[in-house]
Amino acid sequence: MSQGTTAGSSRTPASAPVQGKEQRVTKQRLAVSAALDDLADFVSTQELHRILQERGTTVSLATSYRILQSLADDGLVDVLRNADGEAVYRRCAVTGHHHHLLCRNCGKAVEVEAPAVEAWAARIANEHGFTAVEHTVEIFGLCPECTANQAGQ
Amino acid sequence: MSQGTTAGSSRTPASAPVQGKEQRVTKQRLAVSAALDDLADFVSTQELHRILQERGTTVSLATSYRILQSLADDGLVDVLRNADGEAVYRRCAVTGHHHHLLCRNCGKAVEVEAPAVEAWAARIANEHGFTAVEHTVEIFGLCPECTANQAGQ
DNA sequence: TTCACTGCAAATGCTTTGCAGCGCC
DNA sequence: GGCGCTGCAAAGCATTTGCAGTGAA
Repeated sequence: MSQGTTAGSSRTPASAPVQGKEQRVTKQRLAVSAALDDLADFVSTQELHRILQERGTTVSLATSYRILQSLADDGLVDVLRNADGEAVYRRCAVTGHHHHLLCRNCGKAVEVEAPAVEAWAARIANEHGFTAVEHTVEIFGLCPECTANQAGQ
Repeated sequence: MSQGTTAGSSRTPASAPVQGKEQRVTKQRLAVSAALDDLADFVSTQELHRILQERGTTVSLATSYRILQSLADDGLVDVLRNADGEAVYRRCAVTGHHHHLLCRNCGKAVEVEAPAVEAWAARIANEHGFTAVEHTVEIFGLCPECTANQAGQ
C-alpha cells in the first residue's frame, strides 16, 4: 500500500498539516546528525548507536531508532535495506559515492570507484522509466592473503 | 549471514566435491514448489505459508522457511527484501545470473542483465588479487507509474 | 533400516511502544 | 510553563533452532 520511506509508521497528514511538526533541536538529534555527516556509507541503526557510544555521546537505542526514522520521514536521509534485512541510513549525497570489494574471510575492504557501473545503472533505470535512482554494488571474494592461506590449508 | 543470494553454492571448482546433500522429495517440498509456480509475484514466507494453509496443505511455518531457504541456496528461486525488510521469494524467470531494478514504492521488480557490470566486477577483483568472487547489484528507484503519482502529490 | 525432513515450541535479535521525567522553545 | 523528546524496559514480530517422531530411498 502507500508506503513511507520507512516501513510501518505512517504519518497521517489527514488530521493536521504536515509542516506543523516542529522538530526540536536536542543534543541527541545533533549527535546523530553529526555522526551521519562523518560517515559516507550506509549504517544500520545498531551501528550508529554503537558509534555514538564510542564517541561518548549517550543516546539510547530507542531514541536512535526514533531520530533516524524522523530524519527519513523528512527526507533528510536515504533509507535502504541491507542483505540481512536491516534498515540502513545514509545522509543524502548524490555525489562522490563508491563501492566496496570485501574479503569474505578476513573482512578486509577495498574502496573502489565504478564510473562504468554508475553509468550503466543510470542508463538501465532510464530505459525503464525509473526515477530517483539509487543502487548498491558489492563484490565479495577472497583477498590475496586469504587466497594463499586457503590454498595451503 | 544467512543471506543466500550469493549462496556461494558450487563456486568451488574441482578441489572438493560439493557435499552430497541429497534433497528428498517430500509432499511439503512439492507443495511449496507448486505454489511458487502459481504465483508470478514475490511472496514472503509468511504469505506463502498462509496460501498453503488455504489450499489445505499442511506445512508448518518453520518448514516453509527451511524449504524456501533451501531453494534459494540452490538458485531455484530469487530472494529479495521488500520495503518492510521481509525476505520475499519468486521462482526464477531467468535461469542465468541477473540483477534487479526495484521500485521503492510499489515493489515492482524488473530483471536486468548486466554483462558490463559482470566484466567490471571481474576486472576490479583481478586488479586487487581477489579470487572466488561473487557480487550483488541492486538498483532502487521509482517506476514510471509511481513517479507520476509522487509528482502529483 | 537409515537418516534427512518435519512439526512444535522455545529462543533470538531487530524494532517499536508505553510511561514518566527532562529540557527546549 | 507547555509539550515534544528521551530513556528504560517490556512488547511485538519475523526468523531460526533444538529435539524427537515420521517417512523417503
